[in-house]
Amino acid sequence: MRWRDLMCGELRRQHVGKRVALAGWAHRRRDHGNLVFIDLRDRAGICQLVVNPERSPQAIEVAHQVRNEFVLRAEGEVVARAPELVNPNLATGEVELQVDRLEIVSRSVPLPFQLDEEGVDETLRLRYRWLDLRRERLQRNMALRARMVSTIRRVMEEAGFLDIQTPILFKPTPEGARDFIVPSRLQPGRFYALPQSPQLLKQLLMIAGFDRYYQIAICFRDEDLRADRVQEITQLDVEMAFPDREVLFELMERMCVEVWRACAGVELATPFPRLSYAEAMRRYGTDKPDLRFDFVIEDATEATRGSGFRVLAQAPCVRFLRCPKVFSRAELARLEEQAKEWGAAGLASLAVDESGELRSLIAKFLSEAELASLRPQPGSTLLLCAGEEETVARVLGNLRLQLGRELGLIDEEAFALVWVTDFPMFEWSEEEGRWQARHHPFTRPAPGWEAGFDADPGAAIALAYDLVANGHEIGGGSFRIHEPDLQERVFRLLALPAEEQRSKFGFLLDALAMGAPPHGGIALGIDRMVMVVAREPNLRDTIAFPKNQAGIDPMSGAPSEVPEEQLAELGLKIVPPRRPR
RNA sequence: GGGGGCGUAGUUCAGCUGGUUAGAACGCCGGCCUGUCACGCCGGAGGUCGCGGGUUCGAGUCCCGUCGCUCCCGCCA
Repeated sequence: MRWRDLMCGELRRQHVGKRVALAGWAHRRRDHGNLVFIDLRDRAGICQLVVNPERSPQAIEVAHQVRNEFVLRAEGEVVARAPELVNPNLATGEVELQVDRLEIVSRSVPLPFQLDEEGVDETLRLRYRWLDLRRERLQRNMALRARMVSTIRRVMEEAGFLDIQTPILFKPTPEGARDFIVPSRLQPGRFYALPQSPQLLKQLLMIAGFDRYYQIAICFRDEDLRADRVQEITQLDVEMAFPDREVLFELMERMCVEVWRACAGVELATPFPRLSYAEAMRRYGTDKPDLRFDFVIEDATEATRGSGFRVLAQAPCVRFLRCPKVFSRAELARLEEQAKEWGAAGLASLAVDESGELRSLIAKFLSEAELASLRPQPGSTLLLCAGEEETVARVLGNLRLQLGRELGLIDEEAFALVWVTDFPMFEWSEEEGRWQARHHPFTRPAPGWEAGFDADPGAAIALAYDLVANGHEIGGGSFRIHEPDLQERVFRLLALPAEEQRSKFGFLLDALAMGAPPHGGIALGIDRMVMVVAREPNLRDTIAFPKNQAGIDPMSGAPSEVPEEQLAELGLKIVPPRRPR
């Protein structure tokens, strides 16, 4: 039997007069007692079935029994709707199917939630994900994701990159996120780790001579979750030998152009703007600036140096946001409260109302010249934050985003992609009392820093970069170290003992010693890209079967306990969990 | 590990300073309806107010504890 001749959502004028079979889900039923309308839905869309007792007594009998989400098959004739009956909200709205025969293929119990209802509890949605996925929004997200992956593959293939798969069961890595650990029956007491990234493997592929590699790789991180963070992420992993940063950037830009064109119908302008890490921190207070709105942090450290207001005068850093609004006292209090939560000691303000009158508690501590250098304008408020540079950047960066939203400064339709370059190579870990690689320990120093990075680790710049879209980090990469001696110097700086270097990375060091070409690459987070392109606030809705914030899949109940025998086979025993620190 | 928010019919929510029988919409069940498209109209069923304890004559409401979800900080090279 032929189930269907075309998709419900594909029904158009050109089919008028044809006899067709359609199959799909009963989206909605409007039962007029005699005449019954059924909206039949499939992946392509919705079309209206008209069941008329005069045309088919069989069909009307069945139609009365139909309920939401039953699976139906209908045979009939496609007819044009009279002009006044056209539904302009439906792609298929000019036509409908006059049903001659209707079958209930499959029934449904009443649903735990309605598909057209927003705001349904996420646990419930995840528990019945197969229903949730029938929603138009999720159908669209999944289709968008598929289109994105296919576009990515096409661009990478056309650029001569080879898709090579790397193992899912690999080796724990000491730096970086917590590993997911997998016990081994063949080697009891020993564990694989799921890869946080194919980092080392792709470097080995470069050494192996596959000078242009890519992979759509699943990566795992056992860290706490967020709206934009999940445990298993899908990324486009790219590596090239004899790399040229301009070539890599140009390729990634071309790919984004293709992806945005295919998935959002938007033409991105290239080249993407570039910001150094230092500049991003200074002007936007973050290393993932949202450039959809032009609202930058300005500096007042020098301008307030001589101020009689000691908090400002003595702070190592004073910066401010020039807000296009005269805030009320209550609003200022709320903003200061907010700023304190982000770590500020306080938030000073300098408002100038429409008539040009200054309203500020700090104005009297500033000289005419100092005040003038801040260039306060009527109808605006300067919000000043003083303190350590890092704190000031964080506070004003967060404040910038919040005010951008509240004051409607953000162009929600826009896509703003930007490269952030020249990241610091290391950061000091107070906790561990040692330097840590900011990107990863295989990242090479920027040109000029090869000789001296270990003399001044805090200042050393890495040849590392991120790609940021609308304030989300959608990708990051670096050029790698291909010289064994350089790699050992980095390990030494990171205080990684020689034995540990051998046991963890011996194979990499061996490989670097056997003709390693210069190489570098990047990884783009596909889930995040879908999130940005689809304007989804939650990463989970770009994924077909996501886990919740506790890492639980409410549908299957994973992760679950395993039987004693299975544990015994692995040489494992469960003891009460001990939370580190 | 820490902080904020939420938890009341199947679902989304309302429920005031504690006070009669805990409501609405949608969904569900029954009836009517031949041009609807979020169809309409009439009727009905449906509740461990997350759980435990406490205060009180009386708790959905106040207090304590606990569990779950969610957002954020830490963490995420």
